[in-house]
Formats: sequence, C-alpha cells, structure tokens
Amino acid sequence: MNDITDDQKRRYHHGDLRRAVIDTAMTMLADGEGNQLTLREVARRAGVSHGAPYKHFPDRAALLGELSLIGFEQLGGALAAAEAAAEGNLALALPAVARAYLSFGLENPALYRLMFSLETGGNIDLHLNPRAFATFEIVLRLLERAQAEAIVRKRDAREQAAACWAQLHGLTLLSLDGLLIPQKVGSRPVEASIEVLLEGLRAGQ
Amino acid sequence: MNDITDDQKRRYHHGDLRRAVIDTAMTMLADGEGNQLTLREVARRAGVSHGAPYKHFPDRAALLGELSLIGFEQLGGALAAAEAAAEGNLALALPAVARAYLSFGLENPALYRLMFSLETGGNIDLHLNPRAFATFEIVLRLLERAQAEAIVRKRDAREQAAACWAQLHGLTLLSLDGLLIPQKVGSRPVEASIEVLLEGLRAGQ
DNA sequence: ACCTGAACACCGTTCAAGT
DNA sequence: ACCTGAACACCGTTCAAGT
Repeated sequence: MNDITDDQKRRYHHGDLRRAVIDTAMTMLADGEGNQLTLREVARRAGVSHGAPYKHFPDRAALLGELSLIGFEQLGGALAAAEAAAEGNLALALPAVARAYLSFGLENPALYRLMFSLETGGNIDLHLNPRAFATFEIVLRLLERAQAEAIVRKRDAREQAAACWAQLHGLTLLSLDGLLIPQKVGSRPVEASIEVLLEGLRAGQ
Repeated sequence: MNDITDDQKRRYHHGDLRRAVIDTAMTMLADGEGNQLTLREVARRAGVSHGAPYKHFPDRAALLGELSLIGFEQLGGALAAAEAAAEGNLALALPAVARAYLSFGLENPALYRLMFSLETGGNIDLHLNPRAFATFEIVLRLLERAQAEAIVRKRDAREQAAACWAQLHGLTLLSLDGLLIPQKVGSRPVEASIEVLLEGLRAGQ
C-alpha cells in the first residue's frame, strides 16, 4: 500500500508528498477517522506544513475526488473478482457480485460514503464518473450475458443494471445508517433484499 | 410555513427564536443553500447574534436532527397522501407510493440528503428514528394488505418493506447524484427500477 | 521545484456580561 | 429567561518568503 521508502520520507522535499497525502487520508478513512479528514490534519500526520498539500491538490475537493476514484477502483476490483470466482456460472455470479458490492460498502463505510458524497452539481463529465460507470458496466455486462442464457428476463439491460445498482446502493447505505437490523451480509433483511431484486430480474420471462 | 407575527419578530427577546431558526434553516435547504447551512449563517439571517441559537439547541447536530425529523414527517405525509389517493386499490397504491417517495427526494434534495446524513454511530434509539420507522411502516402495512389480496407474494413483509425502502432510497440518491440519466420521475431508468422492484415483489406467487 | 509560516475569512462552541 | 460579544480552537485557502 505504502511504497514510499524511508529515504524518500526523510528527504528534504519529502519525495512524494502527493502519494503520502493520499495514503494518509486512506488510512484515516479505513481507521474510522473520516470525520477528522481535514487537509490540515492530513498534512500534520504526513509531517508537513498545512500549506504543502496545495502544491499537489488544487483544493480539498480534489483530494476527496482522488480518494473517491481509488474507492471505485477497489469496488470494481472486488466485483470483478466475485464474478471471476463464479467461473462463468451466471446464476451464481449475479448474487455473488451483489454480495461483494454490499461487503465492500459495509467494510469501508467512510470510503463508500465519500465515493458518493461529492457534490457533482449535475456535472456528469467529472473526473469521478468514468470509474463509477466502470462499476456500473460490470453489472451491465453480466446482465446482458444472463439475458442471453435466459437466466434473466429480456428487457433493456441498462435499465436492469440501474435497478440493480439502486437496490445495492440503497441497501448498503441503509445498512451503514443502522436502519436495517442486523446490518450484515448474510442477515435476513440484506439477503431478502437481494432475493427480491433477483426475482424482479427473473420475473415474467 | 412561517407563523411568527411581525410583532414577535420585533420583540426584544425575539419571541420564538427556536422556530425562527428552524424556519430559516428549512428555507435555506429549500433554496439550495444547504451548503451554507451553518449555525452562524442561520443566526445572521434570523437577525440574531451567533450565540443565540445555543439557548434553543445544544449544538449544530441538534438543529440538523430537528430538520431531519421535519423531513421524515413531510415524507410520511406525502406517502400517506399517495396511498389515500389510490382509494384502497392496492395494485395502484404500490407504484403510487413509490413515485411519491422518489418525487419527495428529487424535489427536496438537500433535505432528503440531510435526513440520512446524521451520523447515528450505530445508536438506533435516536430522536430521528421513530419518524424514519413511521415512513417504513407505511410501506410495511401496504405490503401486508397487498399480500392478503394476493397482489404481492407471501413472504416476510418486513423483509419486503426493507427491500422496497432500499430500492427507493438508492434510486433517489443515484438520481440526485446525477448517476442516472435522465433523473426524473417518469423517466425510463427510474420507471424501470420501480417495475423491477414490483415484479420482484410479485414474483413466484 | 517544493515547502514554510503568517495572514485572512470563515467555522462551532463557551461564557461572562448585559437587558 | 433570553440575548450579546469577546474569546478559543479549529478550518480552507493564499501567498510572500525561504531552501
């Protein structure tokens, strides 16, 4: 994760402050210290003055955008791994990917929230979105293949993918907010929601 | 909305600062100025010193909690109205309530986000949650009656309600985030998600 | 080229003092 | 009983000055 050498850390101009800032911030998110994720605190932990990060990020939002990007990469990786583990069995892949999505959110609460908390202001061409769409596309391709194998009802696969994403996103956030109890993958409300989703995709073939 | 008389506004001790603070904050949310929703700015707009609100709210989170409560009341009202408009026709009531939920979120973006942004820290006994559960229960009762009329598949209605809530919550937030295009009630991705949800509820009777 | 430190305009929160 | 204003410990951001 942190491939900065001690040498670089000690260097006068720090070596790779940009990476150090990102790593520090990611660590804070993972440690549940996301509420203290201020530029000044990150600079402090990176052992650098509070103005230094501005040489590498135009502003705080830019750093958060970078973290969000990393989050979407990790989420995409987790979904791809779950799909690969199903070894082409689409009937298994669909629920496996759904559970992988939820697990990612529940295991990375602060990061997951951050990924969706960037006020895009309706600007779709953001830095962030290509990654978000990559995640979306994993589900989309899966549904297209599932339709071809008649595992899933034939209808606009983009719409189905949107429905899947909405269900998983909502389930993840309600769980994180403590509004679904118990809030674990494998628990009834979570599993039931996944079942209702899959039945909705299959229905009326 | 604002039932403070001019008299009261001019009174030395303001009359009802608590209500004035809440009304000012709600107005800011409705006007898309939620990003400036600071205690100091609200006090400024209410024409009062920045310390004054502390006589009525222990801290900023308490004010936000109050706003969240009002939001859940309004959402509950909107859902109940949609259900009532269906006049007992449960096949119509289900999609009507779903659309009412989405409409509320899309028409009150800042308020809707606020309602779910309070870090409960896993504390379920919060002030907020009775109202959140009241919203949940409208959907729950509806599903129970729909099961009785065989419009919806028989299974644990609490689980079905959780699935509905997750779908609607996710759909609302993805739309607000600009990740579903176009993001209007009645548009294809939104309608399709509702259809998939309803089919999932009906499936396998 | 990269970092520091003072400076500015903000916050939330507290608290003595005023009415 | 309710509000004011100074004070404190924070922010994000900028910018001249240092190395």
